Amino acid sequence: MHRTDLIAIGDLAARTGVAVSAIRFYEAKGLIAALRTRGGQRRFLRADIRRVSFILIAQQLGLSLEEIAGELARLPAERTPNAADWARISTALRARIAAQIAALERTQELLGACIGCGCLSLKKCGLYNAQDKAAQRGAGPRYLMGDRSGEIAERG
Amino acid sequence: MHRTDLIAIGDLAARTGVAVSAIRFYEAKGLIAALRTRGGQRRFLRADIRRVSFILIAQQLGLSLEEIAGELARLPAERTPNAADWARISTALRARIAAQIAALERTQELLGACIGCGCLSLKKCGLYNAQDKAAQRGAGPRYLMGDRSGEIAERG
DNA sequence: GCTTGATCTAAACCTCACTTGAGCTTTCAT
DNA sequence: ATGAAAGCTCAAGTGAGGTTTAGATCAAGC
Repeated sequence: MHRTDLIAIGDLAARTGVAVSAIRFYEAKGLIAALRTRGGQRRFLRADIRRVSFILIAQQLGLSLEEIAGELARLPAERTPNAADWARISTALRARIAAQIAALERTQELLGACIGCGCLSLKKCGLYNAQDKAAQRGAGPRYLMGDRSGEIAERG
Repeated sequence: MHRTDLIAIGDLAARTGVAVSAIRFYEAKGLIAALRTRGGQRRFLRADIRRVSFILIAQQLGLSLEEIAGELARLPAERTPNAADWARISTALRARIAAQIAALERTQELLGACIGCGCLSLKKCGLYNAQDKAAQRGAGPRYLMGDRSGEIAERG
């Protein structure tokens, strides 16, 4: 029944919408692990579909691959994040997102106050330095991110 | 009285807190323009202090240098953005920021709903694709951005 | 058993926003 | 007139998160 529990890299790619090259990249970065066939080809567990999904979601939420690797490393090998893991992680994310929202709202207010003033003085204008650095750091729009939506899988 | 209306690159750097190399970079990208001395050194107008300030503020608000160049190009040469320009630009920015906030709030809600569910299915989990792509595009944390605060000018 | 498509590795390349370095020239205060 | 400080150009490097390419090998269907 679970003879074909192992899937090839192209299947994993198709299932997750991630490019094959990206999966190899994640493996190189230690985010996921692969078994090998005698011929040297990678074979993944079905559970890795969820692991990759987790990577994608966490990325959308602004974590860097390094941070994601840190989270995944806390899970036993071959274990996918379960409800408890996810609760821990998502609680941390909530705080991060709240900080981002707060920073943007602060900016929005300043922008409102500034419309028409045109001062643009670094010393006087609150807009400069309005967004806090910590929030910036994690905000993480990877510039290619937006391109993924159109080309998702359904390929195999 | 306005004989020394022209300032050297180091002065512009000191006044704005931007590295000399960055100013050259901006010039190369067409964001600012420089006159040259007979010896080939750049001389800037005092107005360029404001232009560079504008670049910094716009960057903080998530515009790429290319977008900023687009805005600056709409201004006559040697004219610094004035109140009217700023009103136009900042209105556009408000919309952009509002979209970002909305996307983050949507994510926050989904995250709340998802805590403990641990589904992580790309098909079922609303978290994936929660943040809209347009908002992502402009969010723009430049990874070095946070480093600037400590080293601002006051050098000369 | 052969062909076709998937996979392999390694290294190079991409964007963005700059920085760094090498090697030389200009400017300015004394 | 001189010497330090600042400026110049051009090329290459950085870092995140990958993609692309080249040339070879593997797996599977007929």
